[in-house]
Amino acid sequence: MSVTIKDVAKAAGVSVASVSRALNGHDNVTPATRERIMAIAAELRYMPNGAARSLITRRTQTVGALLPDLHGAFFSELIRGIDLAARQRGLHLLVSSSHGSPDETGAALRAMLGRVDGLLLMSPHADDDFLATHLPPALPTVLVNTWLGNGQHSSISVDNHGGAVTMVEHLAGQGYTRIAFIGGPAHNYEARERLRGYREAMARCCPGVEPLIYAGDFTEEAGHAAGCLAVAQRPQAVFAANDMMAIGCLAALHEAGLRVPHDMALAGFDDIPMARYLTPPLTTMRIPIAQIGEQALQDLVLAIDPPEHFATSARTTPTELVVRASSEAGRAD
Amino acid sequence: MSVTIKDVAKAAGVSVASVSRALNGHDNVTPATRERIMAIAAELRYMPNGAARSLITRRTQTVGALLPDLHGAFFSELIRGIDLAARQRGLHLLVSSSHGSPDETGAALRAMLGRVDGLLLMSPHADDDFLATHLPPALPTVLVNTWLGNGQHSSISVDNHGGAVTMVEHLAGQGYTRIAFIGGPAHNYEARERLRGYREAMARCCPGVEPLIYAGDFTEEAGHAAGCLAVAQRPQAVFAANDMMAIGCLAALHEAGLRVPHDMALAGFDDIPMARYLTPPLTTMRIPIAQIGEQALQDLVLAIDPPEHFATSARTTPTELVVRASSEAGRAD
DNA sequence: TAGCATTTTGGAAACGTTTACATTCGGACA
DNA sequence: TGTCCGAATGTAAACGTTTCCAAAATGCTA
Repeated sequence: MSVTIKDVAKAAGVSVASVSRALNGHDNVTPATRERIMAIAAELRYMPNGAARSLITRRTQTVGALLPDLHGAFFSELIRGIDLAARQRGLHLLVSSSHGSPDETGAALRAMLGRVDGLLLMSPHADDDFLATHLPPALPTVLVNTWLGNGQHSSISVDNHGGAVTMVEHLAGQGYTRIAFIGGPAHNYEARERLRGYREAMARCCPGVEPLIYAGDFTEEAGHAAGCLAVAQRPQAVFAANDMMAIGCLAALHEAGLRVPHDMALAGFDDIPMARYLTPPLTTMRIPIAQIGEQALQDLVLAIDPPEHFATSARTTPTELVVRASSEAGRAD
Repeated sequence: MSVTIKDVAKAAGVSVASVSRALNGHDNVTPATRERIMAIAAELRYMPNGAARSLITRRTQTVGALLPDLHGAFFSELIRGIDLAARQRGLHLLVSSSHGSPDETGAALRAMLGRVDGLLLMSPHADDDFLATHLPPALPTVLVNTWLGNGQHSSISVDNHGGAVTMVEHLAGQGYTRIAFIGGPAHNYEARERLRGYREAMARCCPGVEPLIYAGDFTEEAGHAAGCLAVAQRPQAVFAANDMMAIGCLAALHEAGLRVPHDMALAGFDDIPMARYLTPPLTTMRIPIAQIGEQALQDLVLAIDPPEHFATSARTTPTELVVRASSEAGRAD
């Protein structure tokens, strides 16, 4: 079959122990034999078997990333950030998406056991119960965008609430007061946080103005539907809980002959690549996704090899307001 | 440390063999003992060690994907397609990017040995030499977007040449004859194929018209620079080798006050998500990326478990012309 | 040259599974 | 009641490494 360390040992006329030592750069082996072994190994195209190696060393040099989905720019960026940081440390990346039931997610998680040194977990099912049931206690884990109170695991997530507050403040600062909001899926934690920020900031920045909330689900279609409602109700500005809905809304406004921002301002959330190419370019909150991925991996590495006084971290990453033409100060109605 | 099969065996008062049989659903075990074992295993939260298991079974239930990079919509979609098909078959995905030297790529490849059942390889370095040196002969491999003549491995790639031909034919059909081309990086195989298609189609569809080629490198900036040249030279249409350059070009045309397509038509290649949201929406060639990923994985599965009469496949996936406003028939100069 | 310290090498255990083979255990049948 | 048979279970080898420990080889000093 495949060439093993035994084959190399036999060909070199030494024991497997010596081959192992030579190949792993230990110093207790004569330069002469080391060279001979290296030469033979190269000639035979010997490549060590990862499974066997990690079985004995209890290290896989691999981290797992369990994500709810792989669709869209968000996960793409996240994976890129994770991969970037992993490569720098010589780690590999075992990804798995599991947009299914908690059980399915648990199965995916279980299958990673013994193949990864640690886990980056981002899952809508990842509550205390789930983790207690499916997560092996010995597996270092970092929770991404998944809130959890107990300091059991490190976690890192986006400051959705703060970002929404900032955006409302910005719009209010531009002179808009009747600001509508297009919400995300009700069960989505991030969507709820953004809504909460909107509500809070409205109460503070635009006192006396009744919050105006359109239901949505993060899709372009939902944004379009909300946009049609906005055309009828004429808020001064619309703040969509994500950019895709802002895009849908923008289309609806254009169809109705409204000019943005002159007739109605518009803002989104996420700063997807498309945002700056829209007409007009979209004001939005930028999420440093790749950076979050990098930080998550760094925290995971820390959890895998805990230093002297290790404590889990709980980060919330700030978002950045990106002002573009869609929220320029317009005519105050 | 972690709970092993031995712990379960001891707790259940049986041998490890019985535990293994019970857990793997073999039929030669009494329902009574099976149940007892299952219960104890659940109680102890036993989860089999993947490394140990794959060492003995010689199966990892994992495929590797070695990509040049993880940046951008292309790889995101590709990974999604691969993951989709992998999940359907209960396979996991070990991804690795290696936008570095051939040696680095080789090292990444080597590290996958023993951890994957097969490999999806997409690398600019993947020529015959490279494969002979770094690829273990026993590792089933599918080459993605990487041309290779010998039928050693299955391969799947995009019909870049055909796509470019189709686009030129479309533009010519719209009445444009002086069609310029913005090329990609000279060393890039896909870019070269698209250029070749442009040249060939121009000779056939627009005889007598000298091909007009602007240098580019697939970036928006390069597209902008080329667009500035186009403003001066006034071809009737510009065909960019990818959408990002088309976007840059579009910006340059707008800055110069040119209307698209009235003053100059524009087309791209790739159909990135952004393309349909531009003003005007961009005509482009759609690449079924996710589908390619799925197909690649399916071919890999075939190579891993070869049926009776297995032969490597060499697919080229057709691209699809997506006509939008940027290439509408304009005024013939 | 003998004795000792040190370096280099080899033998074998260990990692956690699966599985071929041997063993035991019931029970049916003569 | 003894024999035989099939099913259930246990024993141990195997997978390919790394590493502990013992053994051998080497160099040095007396």
